[in-house]
Amino acid sequence: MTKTLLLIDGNSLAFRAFYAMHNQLDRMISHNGLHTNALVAFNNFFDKIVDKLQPDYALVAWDAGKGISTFRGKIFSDYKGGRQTTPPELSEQFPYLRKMVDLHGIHSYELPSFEADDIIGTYAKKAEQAGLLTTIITGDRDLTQLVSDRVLVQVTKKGVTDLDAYTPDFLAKKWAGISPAQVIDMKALTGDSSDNYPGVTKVGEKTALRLLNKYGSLDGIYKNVDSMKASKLKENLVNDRDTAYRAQTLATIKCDAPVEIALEDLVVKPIDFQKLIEFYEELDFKVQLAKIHSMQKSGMIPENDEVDNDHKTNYFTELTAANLDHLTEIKDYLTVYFQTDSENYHQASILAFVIGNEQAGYFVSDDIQLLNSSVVRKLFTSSIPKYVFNAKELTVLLDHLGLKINNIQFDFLLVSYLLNTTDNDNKLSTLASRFKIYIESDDDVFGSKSKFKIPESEVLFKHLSQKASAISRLYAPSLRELKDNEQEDLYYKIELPLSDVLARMEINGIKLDQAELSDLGKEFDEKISDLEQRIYKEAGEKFNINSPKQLAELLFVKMQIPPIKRTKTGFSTAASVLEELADKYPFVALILQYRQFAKLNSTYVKGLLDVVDKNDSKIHTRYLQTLTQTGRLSSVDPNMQNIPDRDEEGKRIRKAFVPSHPGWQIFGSDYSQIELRVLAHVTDDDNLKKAFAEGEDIHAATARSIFGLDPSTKITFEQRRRAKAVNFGIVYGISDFGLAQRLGISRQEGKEIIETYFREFPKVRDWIDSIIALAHKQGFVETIAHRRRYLPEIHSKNFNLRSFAERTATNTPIQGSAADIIKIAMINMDKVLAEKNLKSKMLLQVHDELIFECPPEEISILESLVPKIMDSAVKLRVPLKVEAHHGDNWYDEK
DNA sequence: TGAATCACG
DNA sequence: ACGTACGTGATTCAA
Repeated sequence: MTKTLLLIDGNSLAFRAFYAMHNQLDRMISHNGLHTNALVAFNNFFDKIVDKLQPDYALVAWDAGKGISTFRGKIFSDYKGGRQTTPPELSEQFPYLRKMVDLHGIHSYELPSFEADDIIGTYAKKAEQAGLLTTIITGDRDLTQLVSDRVLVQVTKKGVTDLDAYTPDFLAKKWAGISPAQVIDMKALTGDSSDNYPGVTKVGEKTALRLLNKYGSLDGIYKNVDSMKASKLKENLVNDRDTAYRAQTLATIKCDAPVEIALEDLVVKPIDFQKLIEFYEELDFKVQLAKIHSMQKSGMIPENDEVDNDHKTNYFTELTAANLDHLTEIKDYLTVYFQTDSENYHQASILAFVIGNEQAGYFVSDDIQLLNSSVVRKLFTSSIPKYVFNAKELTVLLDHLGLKINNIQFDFLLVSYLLNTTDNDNKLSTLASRFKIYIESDDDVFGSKSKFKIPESEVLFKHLSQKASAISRLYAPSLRELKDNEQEDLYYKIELPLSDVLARMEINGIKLDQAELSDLGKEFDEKISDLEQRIYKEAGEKFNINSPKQLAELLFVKMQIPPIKRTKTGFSTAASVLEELADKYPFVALILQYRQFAKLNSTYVKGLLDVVDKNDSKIHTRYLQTLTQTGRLSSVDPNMQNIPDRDEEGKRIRKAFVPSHPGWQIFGSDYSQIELRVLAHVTDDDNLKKAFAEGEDIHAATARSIFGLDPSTKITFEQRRRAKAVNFGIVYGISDFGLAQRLGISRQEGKEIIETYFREFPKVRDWIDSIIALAHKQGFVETIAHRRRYLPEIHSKNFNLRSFAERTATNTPIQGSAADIIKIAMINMDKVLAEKNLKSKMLLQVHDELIFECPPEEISILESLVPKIMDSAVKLRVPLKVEAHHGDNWYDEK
């Protein structure tokens, strides 16, 4: 086999890597404050290349210093002049880039007064003479002058991973028949703007190619220049002769630089994984660490002695009917994990399970029947603390088997969410890596979603025992951190009990009247096809009304309607735009109607009928308890938190949500203005507190304050509307522009309104200022229940990112505290329903409201009980107000 | 897979 | 001077 050499232009690649991930600059900072964007991109690319080529020899060449100190700088003092200085965020990464290369067993090399190109050229020549095959990786096309049968030059196109492979043939194809040697003369004629040296005046790529094709080389051109017929070009060639030859020298890569390392010493050394792991840990390279760990586990690379010493032999036993007794040896705590075949645990199958602990070991099986044994049932219901990952999922799965589990004390999913919501993908492998515990990812074991495959049981069981062991070992360090953050109450008193409440709400589900919904769907279908016909007729052609692109083409190109707003990709056809056009172009109103019914039909009629449980005719949503950045819940499969309510047509969907027992009622209860009450509480503003204390309509009260109206004046609709927009703006992190936009007023007017607001509610401004200052200082903000949100971008130099972080710094304590409050209310509500032996069931939570189903005789009980529980969930500096309604279905509950 | 749109608080 | 209000999920189209 011919030996191979890999040569990499380090500087060029580092720049590419840096700018390829420039948008991530402020997010990718290690715990030491080092930017890591270029390091990550470089490292991934580097791994990929080395992995693919498996070179025998390799070298990464770096530029020694500034242009002036190289021999090219001596020839032309302005060489590389006018270049932007390297951003400090990249400079600081260079020493680490070199270390990274070094730890990969590959030489880094630089030579005073020479550039990386020259080092590469020199070694490429040496390798060619020695009969090696060389691959050069660079972002600089100059290096294509080195291309030959034995030297391949790969030039990055976009970013770092997309490469053009230059062979002599490819070069000729790319540049109209040019040869590698002619690349230099091209540069001589055209100059190089990025290196800041000129060629011949007015000669660009096209002219240069033509000249070279005719005369072969720069020398050839000048040999024949006298016989050319008189032209501006000839004049320029003659005048710029010296410049051209100087450019030729500058463009020529030195192939005889005095390099000191012998070719054979560039041999690639084996990677020292111990050191590489330490390096990655220093840089917080979670993904790379996980990769190394999984390679070690699968035996692809040697296992590391010093890391994870205790758990190298992650043993497990297959649980059978014969060895069930072994389970009685489990003391202290019990880790439980169920592996399903899909995300939606309401309909998933259990593939296998694992139970055990670090002392007694782990027992794994795919025989689900074993769970029904008295040994297991006893263990699950015993008072032994249980450690799990996703208590809610486990509770639902067990419920399907008719089983229960008691005393879940540790849910690592919940704990990691409380510790840090950012970059939480809800996966055990990633969350564990934050604590330097590395296990294989589900994607690695089962394949990604579309290609889900169950591995052989040995592999599956081993994976499960790894997961269980990780959960056990995560208990101490993660709870330690919870305590340091003063988040124990948030965990033990709110999130953990809530997960059980949510599990039972999901299991109970809400009944869907499928016939009612189908009938509504038929009605919508007719409206849609009618509108469709009328739209085609008016448009004079058929087109896909659902395609914003085709619609924009029709409206703004064919019909020549002046566009109002742009999107990234073209003209916007959003409802706000169409509404503005509808008066002048009645046809546009048809499109708005079409959109409305199409949305209702696809998302709410078809969508809901698709996911209804055919066995009990119920909708079992899943609440995601560990997803939002603020502490709210979210709801999926289906989303029960965005069922239409604002327009009459959409609202009718709610008629299909009915009680699950005949004669029962749907009962709903919602907080009134909870976020503004939280605002009054956290700011302690007297004016705001007074308005709530006196039970005023808060938007009207705000209108009085900001428009200077005395208490006897009647507030107009418009005044109240504006005040309402201001109140929303305050909660969201207001800007004069944003307010002006929304109210259709000038920016100046917007600004004045905001200033008046802050004069009237001075402590609101004080609080906003102080919470932003606090966020800058500590890097996170908190809710009343000590829920945290980290805001790394608050330190960004990018105005947009920083401003966004500042707005979230004000919004999150408000939205998040409101979420805390309703969560507490839900736990209390659940408890009191049980204590009073009521049949009523809590079904849904929609951020500030709770929906129940109840027998008629409990209506009056709920009417006093639910508002009482909700408004007493926490004690704020203002009262909480709750309103309650009931009806035969969710539509009539209002 | 991302963008656009629109449903909710 | 910067761009321009917070938090979500589902569907559809078009690469």
